[in-house]
Amino acid sequence: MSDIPSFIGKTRREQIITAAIEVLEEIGYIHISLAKIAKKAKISTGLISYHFSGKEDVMNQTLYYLIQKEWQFINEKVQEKKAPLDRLYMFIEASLLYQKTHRANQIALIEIIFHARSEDHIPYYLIEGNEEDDLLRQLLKAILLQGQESKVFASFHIDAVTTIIQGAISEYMFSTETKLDADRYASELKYLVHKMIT
Amino acid sequence: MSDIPSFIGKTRREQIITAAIEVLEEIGYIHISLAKIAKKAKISTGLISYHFSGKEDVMNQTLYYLIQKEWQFINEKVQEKKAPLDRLYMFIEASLLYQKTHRANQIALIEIIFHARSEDHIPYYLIEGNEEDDLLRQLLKAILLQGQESKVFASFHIDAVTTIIQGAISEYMFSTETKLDADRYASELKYLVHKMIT
DNA sequence: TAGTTGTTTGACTGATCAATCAAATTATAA
DNA sequence: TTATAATTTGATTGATCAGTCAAACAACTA
Repeated sequence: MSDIPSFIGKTRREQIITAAIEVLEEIGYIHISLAKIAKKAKISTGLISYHFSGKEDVMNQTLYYLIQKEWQFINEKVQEKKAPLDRLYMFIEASLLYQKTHRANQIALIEIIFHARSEDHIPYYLIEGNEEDDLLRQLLKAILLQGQESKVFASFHIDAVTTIIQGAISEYMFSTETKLDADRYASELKYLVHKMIT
Repeated sequence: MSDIPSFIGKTRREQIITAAIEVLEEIGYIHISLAKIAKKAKISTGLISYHFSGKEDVMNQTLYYLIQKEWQFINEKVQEKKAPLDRLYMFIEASLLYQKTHRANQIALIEIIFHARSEDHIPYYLIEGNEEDDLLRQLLKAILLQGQESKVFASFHIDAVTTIIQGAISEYMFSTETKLDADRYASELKYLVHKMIT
């Protein structure tokens, strides 16, 4: 009975998580507090402690929520395609589209990943997730492998190319100086990646 | 007299900055405090306030210090070469080498960039530096332009390629899962970038 | 109805921290 | 030497915050 999450508990937790995302986007991890999340969610501070074991728990569950959302968005679009090159192109397009349409989510994700550390002070961004953890990386690797096995892609180092493509996608968020909009960047990236892998 | 930074003031500030870098690497931006920096530097807390206007000032000056150090390291090596392709390869090699040999510096840099925000809460990582600010990006763009003008490189969108290469370099730090060491990754990246730009 | 469980409030506690400041110490100059 | 300025200390202050808890409230049960 007690370990089946009640409906009200589930929605309440989601309400708190979405409030946390908004506050993270507005003032960042450094200045976030349970009081500010509570105010945004229009509840009392005690209620957060009732539904979560602590601030760290809120942040961890928010991180998990954000990773899931992004993966669902991109994976769904990728599965629409079957051919490796189409999938790869869709992966790139969908990733950049998500950045554009879910900006607050991406900022909140960055805030957590780059601020949170495990108990022994290892930053989250340096923790090697047990392979399955980084869902997007796994998806991209699978696409590349599929392309090589079907001889559509040339021979190349899959881990290296995966890192390059993931980096190219992440970096777009930070290179604000350039006036390149997401669609244009996606086109260029698809063209350049194509040259790289064939 | 008073606006000429005294020698003792300069070395003291550098002592505080290097202590801050160590503490940032050990426990991160979230848990840093003036008391911890003071303890690491073996001085009193008041002395930090004497040489800096506040905690934010310490972090800003530390960030500036770290950016300068990295740029000096990479630019020096790039200037050893003259041909555009050699310069590009050296840029890639030196960037990845710096990550390997100055890991604490890179972690401290990440901690500041991804945690600090301006007074109006804009995160540092989204602030568009006035072109000259991002020295490394400017250096990379100049190399690519030089290569295109001398017809060594093909025609491509310079801003897009710049972002891709910068992303590929940054991402290496975060894709810990792969066993690829920095030298191997540098080789692969050079090879793949070559395919991309010719 | 009354009892029970689950949910919510908000004041409170103890801890941490940035910044201050009076006093002490050291360096420099006259 | 003495006076003046620069540097350094560390206790203190005021503010913020995470987490607690007694009490109130709501939903459900029998």
